[in-house]
Amino acid sequence: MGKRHYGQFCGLAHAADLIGERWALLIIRDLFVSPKRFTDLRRGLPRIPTNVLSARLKELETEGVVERRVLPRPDGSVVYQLTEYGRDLEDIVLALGRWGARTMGEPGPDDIVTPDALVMALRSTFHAGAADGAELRYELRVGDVVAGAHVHDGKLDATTGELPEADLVIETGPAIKGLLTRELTAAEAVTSGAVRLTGDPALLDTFVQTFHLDRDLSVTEQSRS
Amino acid sequence: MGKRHYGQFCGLAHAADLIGERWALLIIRDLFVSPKRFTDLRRGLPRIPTNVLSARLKELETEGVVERRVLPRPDGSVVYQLTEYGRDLEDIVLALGRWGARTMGEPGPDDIVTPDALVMALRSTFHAGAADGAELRYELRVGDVVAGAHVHDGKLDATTGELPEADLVIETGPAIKGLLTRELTAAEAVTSGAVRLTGDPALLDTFVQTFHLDRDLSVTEQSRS
DNA sequence: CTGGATCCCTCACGATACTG
DNA sequence: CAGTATCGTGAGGGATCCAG
Repeated sequence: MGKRHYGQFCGLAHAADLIGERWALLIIRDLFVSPKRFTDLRRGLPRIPTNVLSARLKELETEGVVERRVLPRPDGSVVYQLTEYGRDLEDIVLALGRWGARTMGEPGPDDIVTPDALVMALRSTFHAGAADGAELRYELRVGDVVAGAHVHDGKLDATTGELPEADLVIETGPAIKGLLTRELTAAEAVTSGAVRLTGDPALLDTFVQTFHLDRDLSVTEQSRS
Repeated sequence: MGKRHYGQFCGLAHAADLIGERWALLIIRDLFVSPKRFTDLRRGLPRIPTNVLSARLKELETEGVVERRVLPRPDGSVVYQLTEYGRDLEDIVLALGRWGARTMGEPGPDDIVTPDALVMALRSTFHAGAADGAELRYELRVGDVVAGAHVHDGKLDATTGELPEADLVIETGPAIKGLLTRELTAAEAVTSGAVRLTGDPALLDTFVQTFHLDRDLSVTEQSRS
């Protein structure tokens, strides 16, 4: 069965052949956070039909973007992870996420936030320059979804789940978007009640300096700054 | 008409909602080269059904990625062009094209090369550093598709069609890919007959230094170099 | 329980014809 | 030239089922 194909001898057309099918980019997003089993992927993408997930994983595997690995005994289960070629999409995925976030409206009633999406939001809005030597741990709670950001040595470790030793716990909801775009100042966010803090409230300013979306920055400039 | 929607409050998911539908990315590619009329787009994307092209243009327009402009009288025709928001995809599109090109095989019998694809290939493989002060004009012919590259002041003007005053005319076929990936050296390309030159043959080395694909470079590094 | 495969239905896409 | 109309097909969506 010959796959659907744009029929152009062009890098972009080939890229679209590889990762342009429905759900592929979101599967890749989740695999950037960590290798996952079939069921983990389902949990992060609750609306994907299992046959489509199955098909995408097979396609991405034959294309060399994802690899399937069988865990050692006694578990013997299967995990999917990005290949090196797949990981080379990182800057593109982060940049595309920033681009999309700029026109994202309020969440609809059935829009969800997943832990992996939150981790990627942190990674894509991270500004190495603003971190500036300090070591800080943030726990970010959006609804009941939790992610942790550990900033140290100008680098970021962002992971799903709680971060026990956090210097600041930020509890919020859809207002997270306004915070990261800086349409909402840290002060407003707190006084309006859109954000609840545990820890030193002054650290929220540091947080938005470290994690924010610049409306007018390109791919390159963002990753440089 | 509620559009199909991933249902995740996530920048990447929203980006995929905006430009993830079939053909959208290739329409955008062609509009990066120049504003176009409906029929021009058809010519560059011969396999797109007209109803799909029509639907994509409407969607991209309501999303603010593309704008429809009616030309002044007496012509009165319609052109589509990217909005500023759409143009912000440039680095992403170029990077994605490079990523895809790395695993592109030989062209199949019905794969085509279009002038716009060739222009974007030049833009995505351009290395400002290598241009180094000199002003040079290349005319690139892949099959019967022609594009021109004018390098000056460390910048690139790449356009479709012939470039009358070219310092070097490069005539080739699918071998263009080997040339740009440097799997094929300039010398080999010429002696094997895969490339025919008109002008100073030594300029082909300059060409591949200026235009090539680095197998191991990320988005950021490529645009910096 | 995980890791899918299978079935059925619908709609987006593909091909082509046609119109202002 | 710039699309709209029509219609068939296959990918995607949703639910269920099954093997290890």
